[in-house]
Amino acid sequence: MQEKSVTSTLVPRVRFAPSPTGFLHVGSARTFIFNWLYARHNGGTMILRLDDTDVERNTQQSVDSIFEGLKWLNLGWDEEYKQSERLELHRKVAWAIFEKDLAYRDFTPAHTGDGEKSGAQGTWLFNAEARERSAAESERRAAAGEPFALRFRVPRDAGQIVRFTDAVYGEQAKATADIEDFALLRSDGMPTYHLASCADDADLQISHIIRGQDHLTNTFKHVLIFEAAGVTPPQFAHLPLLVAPDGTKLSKRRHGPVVSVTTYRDAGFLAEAFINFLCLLGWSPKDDRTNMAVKELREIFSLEGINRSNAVVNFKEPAATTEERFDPKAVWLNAEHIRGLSVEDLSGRLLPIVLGAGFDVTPEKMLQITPLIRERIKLLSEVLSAADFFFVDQLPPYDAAELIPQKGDAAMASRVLEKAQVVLAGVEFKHDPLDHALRAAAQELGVKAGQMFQPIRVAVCGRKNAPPLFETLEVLGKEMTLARVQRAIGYLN
RNA sequence: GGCGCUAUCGUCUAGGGGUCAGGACGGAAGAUUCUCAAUCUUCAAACCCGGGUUCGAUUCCCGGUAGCGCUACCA
Repeated sequence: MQEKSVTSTLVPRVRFAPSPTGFLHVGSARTFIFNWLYARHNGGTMILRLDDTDVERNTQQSVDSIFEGLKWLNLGWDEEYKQSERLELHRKVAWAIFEKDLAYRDFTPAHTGDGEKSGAQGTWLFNAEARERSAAESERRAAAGEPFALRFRVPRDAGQIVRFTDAVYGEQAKATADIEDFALLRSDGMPTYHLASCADDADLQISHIIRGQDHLTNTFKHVLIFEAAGVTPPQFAHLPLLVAPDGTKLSKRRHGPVVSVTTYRDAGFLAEAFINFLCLLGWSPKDDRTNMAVKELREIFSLEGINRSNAVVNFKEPAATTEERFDPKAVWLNAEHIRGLSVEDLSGRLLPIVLGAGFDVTPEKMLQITPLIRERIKLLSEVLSAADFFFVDQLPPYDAAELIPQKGDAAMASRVLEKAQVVLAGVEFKHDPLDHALRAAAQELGVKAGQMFQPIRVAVCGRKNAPPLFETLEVLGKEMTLARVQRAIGYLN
C-alpha cells in the first residue's frame, strides 16, 4: 500500500525521546548514541524530544539528569522539543482519528489497581459496551460533562494482520485480535504515550525510529495510529535491551548508581571511552576492532551491525568500590583511551580533578606528572591515588617496614638511604645523572640496584608501587627528595 | 494466562551446512623491568535440549526449555 522505503532516499531525521521519570541510565544513553551515530553517518538530523506527558511522574530532577548526562556525552543535537508544549497537536490528531470513527469514547472509570498488570487472567481487548455505544449517546454523555478516555477502535475483522518491517528484527506481524483497544487520550484530556509519540513523530517528520526493544510490540499500535492519521509510518529499528548481570532490566533502585550515566562521568570515565563501550553492547563492527573513537564509530556505524539479543552490562553489585563496580571492559577501554590522549590533553583533564580534591598544583607541574601516571591509571579520578605524593609537601605516615628492601634488613635500608642522601645532594636531578649516580652507589654498597631503589622509592612516595624512580625524583626536585629521605632515615631509627 | 522477541566461552561478540568455532575483556602462566603499570608470548574457556532435512548440522526447519518484552487512562 505505501511505497516502501521512501524515507531511505531522504535525509534521515531521528529522535531520542526520553521521558523524564528517572535519571538518564546507560540504556537510554546507548539509544541516544545509536540515534546520533545514525543521523551523523547519514548526514541527517538529530532531535531531542522530552516525552513528558505523564505529569504525575515527571520530575525536574530527571530533566536535569538527562541534560547533564547528554551534555557530558558531548555529541549534541540539532532540534529540541517538549511534548508538553505540543498538546494541541496531539489532541488534534486524536480527534481527527475519532472523526474517522477509528476511535471512541470510553466512560469506564480508569483501572486503579494494578492487579491486571501481571495479567494472571486473560487478555483484555475492549469493553464492548463502550465500543458499540451509539454516537448520539456518546455525544450526550460527553456534553453532560462525564469524563471519558478516547480509545482506538482496533479493527476486529477476522484474520486482520498488522505488519511492519523492523531494520533489526525483520518482518513483524501481529493479528489485530491480539491488540487491545488502547487509549489515545486520558480522561483528563492528556494524550497517552502512544498517541503523543506518533503524533509528534509524524509532525516532526521522523524518518527512522531507533529505540529500545521494549517497544517492539507497541509498534503494532503505532502503525495503527499512523495509518489512522493518514501518515506513512517511519522505518523502525529496535535495539536489544541492556540488562543487569542478573538478567533483569537496569534499575537504580535494584542496582544502584552504576546504571546512571553521571556516575561514569564522576568516576573518571572519558566520554569517548564510555560511548565506545556502549556501542559494543548490542552492535558490532563485524571485524576485530574494539577501541574506536567517536569519529571512527560515526564512519562505520550501520543498522545492519545491530544484534537481536539482550546484552549484559557486567557491573558488580552496589557493594563494590569505584573501579571494581564497573564492567571490566568499560574500565579497560577507558584506560586505552586515556593512553591514547596526548600528555597535554590528559593533563588538562586531570588538573581540575586534583584541584577539586583540594590539592595545590600548577598546570606546569601537572604537565610533568602526567606522563608518569598515564599508563598507570584506568580512571581519571585515580590520579589522586596514583600521584598523591606529588601534591603534598609532607607525606602522610607510612609503614617503615616498607623501606626494607627485598632480601635485606633495616640496616641495609639505613645504609642505602644514608648513601643516597650523600649521592643525591651532589647530582643533577635529571634522569640519566640520577640513574648513573644511584647505580654506582649501589655497586659501592654491594647491593643490587633494586635494593638500592626501593628504600628511596618508599621514602619519596610513601609506598612500594609507584612510577619509575628517576623520573619521579626529577619531578619532585632535589630539596623535596632530600627532605623525605631524611625523614625516612628517622623512621628507621 | 495471551501475544511477541531471543538463545555461540564467565561477559561483549565474529562466523556459518564440512572451520583447529575467530577476536576482545576478565582469569592463569611466562617474558621484560628499579617496584607498579604498560607491552609481548602462551594457556584454560562456548555453539541450551530433542526431533527433522541432509552424505554431513552449531548453522536450515519444527518442537521443547529458559530468559526477556508487551499485555495501564506509564513510558
